[in-house]
Amino acid sequence: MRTSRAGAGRDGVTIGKVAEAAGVSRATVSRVMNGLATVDPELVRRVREAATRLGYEPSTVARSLALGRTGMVAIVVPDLENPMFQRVLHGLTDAAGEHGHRLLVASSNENVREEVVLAAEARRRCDGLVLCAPRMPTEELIGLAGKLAPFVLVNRQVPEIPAPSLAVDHAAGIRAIVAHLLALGHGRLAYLAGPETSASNRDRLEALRGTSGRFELVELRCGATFADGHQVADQVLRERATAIVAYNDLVAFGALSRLHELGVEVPGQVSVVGFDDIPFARYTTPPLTTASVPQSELGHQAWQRLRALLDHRTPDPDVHFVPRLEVRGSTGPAPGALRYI
Amino acid sequence: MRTSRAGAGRDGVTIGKVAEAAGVSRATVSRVMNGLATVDPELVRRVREAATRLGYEPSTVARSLALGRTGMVAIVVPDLENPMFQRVLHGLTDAAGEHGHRLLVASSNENVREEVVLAAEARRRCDGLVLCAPRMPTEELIGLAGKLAPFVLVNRQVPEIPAPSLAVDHAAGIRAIVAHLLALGHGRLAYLAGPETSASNRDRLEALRGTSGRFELVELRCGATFADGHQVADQVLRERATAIVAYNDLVAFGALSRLHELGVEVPGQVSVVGFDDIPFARYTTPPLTTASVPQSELGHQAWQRLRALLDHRTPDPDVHFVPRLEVRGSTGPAPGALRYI
DNA sequence: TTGTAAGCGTTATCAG
DNA sequence: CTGATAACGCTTACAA
Repeated sequence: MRTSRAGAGRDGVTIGKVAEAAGVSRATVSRVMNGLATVDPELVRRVREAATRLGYEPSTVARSLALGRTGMVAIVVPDLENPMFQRVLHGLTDAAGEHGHRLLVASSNENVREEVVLAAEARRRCDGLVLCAPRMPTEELIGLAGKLAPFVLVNRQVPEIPAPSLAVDHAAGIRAIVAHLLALGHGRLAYLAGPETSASNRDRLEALRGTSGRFELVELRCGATFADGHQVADQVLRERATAIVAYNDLVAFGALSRLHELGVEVPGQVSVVGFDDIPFARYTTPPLTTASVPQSELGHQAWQRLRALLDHRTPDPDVHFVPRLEVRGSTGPAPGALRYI
Repeated sequence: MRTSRAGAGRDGVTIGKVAEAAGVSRATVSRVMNGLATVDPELVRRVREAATRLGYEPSTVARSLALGRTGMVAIVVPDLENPMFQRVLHGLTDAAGEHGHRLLVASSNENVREEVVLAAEARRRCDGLVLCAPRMPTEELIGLAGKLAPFVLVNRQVPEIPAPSLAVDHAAGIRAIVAHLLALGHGRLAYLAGPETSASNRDRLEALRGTSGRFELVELRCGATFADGHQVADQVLRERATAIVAYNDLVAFGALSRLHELGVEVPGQVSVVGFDDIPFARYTTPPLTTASVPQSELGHQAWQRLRALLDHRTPDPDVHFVPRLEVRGSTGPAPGALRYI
């Protein structure tokens, strides 16, 4: 005997009571509730009446058990505070919501160990998963792929895994940024590096090193937050870099803020570039030049792919979003440099 | 015959298979999986072995049905894009997560009709609800209270409802803001009003009117977003107000941005005050003076209350968070006014 | 068109 | 300490 305090039928009104009240079988109530056409209009009326009178609400849990699906999908993110993930979350919520699916959100707070547990646990409560920039090591991810399917990968690519993947072409973003800075005459760039575990950080760093040769690159270990960027700005000045390429917008904001405190002019003395184009990027002073990533679009597309998987259809091919360089006020000619373009 | 593609046991490994493989009953497997001490160590070993060998994962859905609880709570917000709600969400996720509860998020996108459906639906999937600044009319909310319980109300008070409520003392925040502006010599304030359906907007407006008499109040219909604030800034200038009290930080940012575009000095010519203190408030130029609301704390506290309810304990008493006025750079003496303090 | 009954995968009661 | 067995509330062949 349970407390009857369940997630449904909690008021004790089950399909059985309704059936009884309407003088029909539970099967018929079920049919009516699900709009199955094959029911006598008169019975439909009686069932409807009984249902509303009793305040009947079908138990989603029982339904899920019987149907073998929950109508929920989960998104696993490393950091809910990050505007980047918030937007993906938003896009995904809206898209899935339109198709009657609810969203479970799980944040690992950058903790890799927790992330694998969360992901597995979330998967068991839902029909599918969106893994957003998973921090877990590739090996581990591959090992878990079976357990987690169906899922789609956002912002992380693992060729060994058959899951759809929505990625951002970080390298292209970096190349655009570099081209822009070179055109402005910058010759010494400081890269404020993100978390070492972050795949996107590795991508960006590699791309930078790849395009190097036409400029000096100073790599500064930093992080992914405003505070990180704020803290590292002093080093940039000591290194005499004329332009900052930040791991992401948050870091760029931090640097911007610190430079402002120090009375360093942006872009007069130092140019600053971010990555992501989170909503506030356009509103800083000066507005941030950044590589724009369509985050909520990522959420939408993730849902499309996941839905295809759930429907046993073939998902659209993977996409590589190429960031669009959003040139705003935070970049300008290098001090004392000729402007080439 | 189902597809066996469920949210659990999807690989077909049920408690029964494990029982069979281990040569015990399902009851025993259940006991082992739940750490019930009353099992022979040898059997425990066999069950464990079989479970891992088969890759058994208990079905959360079946569990929920049997137990009458889901281990999930839902949060219903009007706008996922709003940093305010994002932070509450974050606080709630973390707090609930620590107690093994997962979060379902439902966003109504400011649509009242959808909100009531969402809330009811979300409630049926979860053990409890956090209603964040619900937009639905008081009457309707009262009518739904039975269906939705247990739930806690964030940022909305309805005395007729027995649910715990976590509120922000908007009036106190407004009074602090007004006092600050008066001390700076401002005599004509423009209030950029939020959504008419928003209870917090009404509170703020009332408080403003209440403290009025010592200054002229210009009420401008605005909204809750950056764009709204941006758009309405011109009117403020036409109205010759020397200070802006924005419905929230987002609106304040918008106004700030527009003023910046127009070359209007802040706070030299116009002072601007926000409400909420979202993370970016300290990073605008100039940094935004605002009434600071401990948003993620709201999330934590909401969880505390909800948990008490779920455990059939008496929740801590309601709290009224009194916003702390965060004086930053966006406010200054009224142009040509004596500064009184 | 309607009802009967057998699941869905757990947990809990109650004998043994 | 262990194992039948009956819930939990719903869906869906299959039969009538």
